[in-house]
Amino acid sequence: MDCNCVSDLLLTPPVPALWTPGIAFPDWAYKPESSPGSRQIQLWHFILELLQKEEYQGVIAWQGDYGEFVIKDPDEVARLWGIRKCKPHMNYDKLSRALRYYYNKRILHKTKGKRFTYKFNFSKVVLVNYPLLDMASSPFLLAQNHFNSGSTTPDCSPVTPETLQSLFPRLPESARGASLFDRGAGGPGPESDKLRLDTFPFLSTGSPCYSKPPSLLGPYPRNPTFDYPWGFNPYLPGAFSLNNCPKLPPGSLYPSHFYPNPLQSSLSQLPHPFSSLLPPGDGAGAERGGGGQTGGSNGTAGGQPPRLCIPPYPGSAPLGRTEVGNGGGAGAERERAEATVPGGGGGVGLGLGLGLGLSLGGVNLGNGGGRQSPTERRGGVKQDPESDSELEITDLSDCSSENENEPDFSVGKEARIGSRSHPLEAKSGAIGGALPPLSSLPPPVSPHPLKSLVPLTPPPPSLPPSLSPSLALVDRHRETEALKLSHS
DNA sequence: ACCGGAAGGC
DNA sequence: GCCTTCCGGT
Repeated sequence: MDCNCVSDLLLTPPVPALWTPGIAFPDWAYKPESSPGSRQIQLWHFILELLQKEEYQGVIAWQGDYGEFVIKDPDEVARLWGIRKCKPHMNYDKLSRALRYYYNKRILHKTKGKRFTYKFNFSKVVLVNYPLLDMASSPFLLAQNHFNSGSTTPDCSPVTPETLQSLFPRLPESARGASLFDRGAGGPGPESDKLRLDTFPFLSTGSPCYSKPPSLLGPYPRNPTFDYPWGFNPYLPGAFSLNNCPKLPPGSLYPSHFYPNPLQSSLSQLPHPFSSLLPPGDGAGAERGGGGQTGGSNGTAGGQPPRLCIPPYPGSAPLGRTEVGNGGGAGAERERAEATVPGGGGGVGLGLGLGLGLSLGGVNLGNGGGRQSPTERRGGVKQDPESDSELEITDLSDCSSENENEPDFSVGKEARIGSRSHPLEAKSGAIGGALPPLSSLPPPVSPHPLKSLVPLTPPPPSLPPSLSPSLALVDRHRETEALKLSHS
């Protein structure tokens, strides 16, 4: 059996080159090519990916402590993971085993006492992916541990905004929506990828995303003003180099052929395709957070895109997601947005709402009186009965014979799906209609359009000795790029 | 639900 | 190396 779920498609993106984006991760997010089973997304990447996408908030969402997330619908997450990995028999038991596997690696740990709740150890994650950032040797990073009070283990020291703030008093704002990397001049390959520090949500405390001290921000902010390092904005050109071709449609968790029209769909999800290029001040981010944690308004007010990523606070969490079930299209999305953001408000607006991807925000919609989520059936942690993800990948044909022989996966699935309201169709319809014409997009402005659109960021004002050397490289590169830009 | 050992696949 | 699968134990 050979599973075409992802790998084959990865190699042959069925979309135009212009549509660079791929799934939420660049090369480094996948296993090194040298390793067996290469180019496969790792579970924690996948988890982050889900967490990044609004349409999956009913399934998994940031909640509680910083970096903490709760799997609201374990079965669904497992199912999605199974689809991704072409493992029809995947279930939460197995998935959780895989998650446990991360304990030792300290990428993840369990939040005890909270069902289906885990917590990322961001410092480890960053460390693993960005060796250039010598965090381990940085006393700054290891010293501070504001978010780990309580349940966490001593060895878990997530990189907190404060921490990064101490390192980079004010990171540039231009990073919003920027790609994670500037492709190094040294040629292709992960080694030449230079980390864009400014793209770290949890690192970019100087960004307008935070208007109050991170310590008051509470949970990991789902804020579109920045992109998650792993889920860096695939919509933005430059997110990938040309030879670092995206594998999957932006925002999609599955091979692009699962979707009717990836390009259209994905573009339609962009509140503002190039918002990252907007002047720093225009986001609602600057005043974000004033509302406190009890349900202030969010950035949608000022005509901001509905996308919000701010995770609900534990207490007020599921607010707003209850409405999701019925609506359709952008309207519903907006509704949800307005209802959801508990506290922070503001900064939500801009930033490519990436992540929505194909999903088409509409995805959730149209529950069509359909099925109950597994969690609901189980009476699990799910707090919002109608919020489960409706993004159904029905086409498992590529998942090899293994899947074809799996009634519990294809047949059962389809039966399940049948009771739903064909989200995909709904998508192409409703969302496609809202789609901005390509012609309305800003034209390329330089010989290398992709790169030219990547906002460049000035070097951090000061750096601790332990970080200086490696970052200096990045900075030099940026300066060079900046020069090029200014001349063009 | 959650844990972690063990074996095995890729 | 990173799971997936299975499983006995708590």
